[in-house]
Amino acid sequence: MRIGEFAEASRVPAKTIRYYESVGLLPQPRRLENGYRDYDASAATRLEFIRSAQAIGLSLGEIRGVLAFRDRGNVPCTHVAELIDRRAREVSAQIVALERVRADLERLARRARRLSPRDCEKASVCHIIES
Amino acid sequence: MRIGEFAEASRVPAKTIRYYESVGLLPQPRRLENGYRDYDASAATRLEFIRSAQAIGLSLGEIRGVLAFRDRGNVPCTHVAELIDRRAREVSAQIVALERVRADLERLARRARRLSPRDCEKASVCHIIES
DNA sequence: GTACACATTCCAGTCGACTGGAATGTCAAG
DNA sequence: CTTGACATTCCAGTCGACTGGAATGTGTAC
Repeated sequence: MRIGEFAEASRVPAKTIRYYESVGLLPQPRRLENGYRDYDASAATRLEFIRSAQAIGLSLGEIRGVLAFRDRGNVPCTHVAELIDRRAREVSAQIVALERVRADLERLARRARRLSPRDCEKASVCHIIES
Repeated sequence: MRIGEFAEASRVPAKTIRYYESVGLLPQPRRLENGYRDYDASAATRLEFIRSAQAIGLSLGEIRGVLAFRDRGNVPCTHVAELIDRRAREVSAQIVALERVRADLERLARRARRLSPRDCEKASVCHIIES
C-alpha cells in the first residue's frame, strides 16, 4: 500500500505520515522497486495507536517514549499507566483553570450589560475589563 | 521610571515590555536624556489592562484591536463585550472537550488497573490505549 | 509524446508569545 | 580607572506539530 492510499485509509495526511517517520514514531517502511513507501497492516495499527494516544493529550515525545519502550521488547503498561495518571491530573488542573476563567468571563459579561457607554468613556481603556 | 523598575513594579519582564511596545500594544514612552525609556502611571494602567485581558484568554491581537479602538477615541465596550461572549463560548467548548478527555483517561486508568502485564504482551503496542 | 496523478527529498515557514544573546552605551560607587 | 548594574538595539531561537513548496522522479492513460 503506497502512502496516498495509506493516508486516505488512516485519515492522516501523507505529509504527516512522513513526518512521523522522520521523528521516529513510525518505522521506515519497506520500499517498492521505484523507491515508494509500501505500508502494511502493522503500520496502520501503530498509526492508530499514535492517534489514540494523541487524542488523550499525550505529546509525540511521550508517545515516542512508549513506542521505543515497546520496540525494545518491553511491556509499556506501567509506564503508560503513569502517563495516563499524570495527564489526568493535568487535564483536571486545566479544567479548574478554565472554569475560573469562565466564571470571570461571566462576571465580565454581566458587568458589560450593567454598564452604559457613558461609564466607559471615563475608563482609561475599558471599564468592563479593568477591575 | 526606567524599565527595570517598571518591570519589577508591574511584575512583567522588561523584555516583554519592550516586546509589547514593538508590536504596538504599548505606546513609545518618553525617553530620558540618555535614551532610556521613562514610564509613567498611564503605562502601568495600560499594561495592567493587557495582562487582565490576557488572563481571560484574549490574544494579543484581540487586545491590540481593543486598544487601537480606544486610541482612536472610541469606546470599545461593545466590541469588548462581543470578545468576551465569544471567548466564553470558546472556553465552554474547551471545558467540554477536556471533560471528555478526562472521562477517557479515567476509563483507561480503570482498564490499566484491571489488566495484567500478561495481557499487554499480546498487544501490538499497549492494550491500555488500544481500544 | 504529453498530460496527469502520484511519489520522492529537503528545506523553510507557520502559529503565538515571548526569550536569549551579542554588541554596545550609561552611570554611580569604590 | 575599572567594575557592575542597568540600559539600548537587533536578530535569532524556542516550543510542538505539522504544513508548504520547490525540484525532481515514476507510472499509467490517451
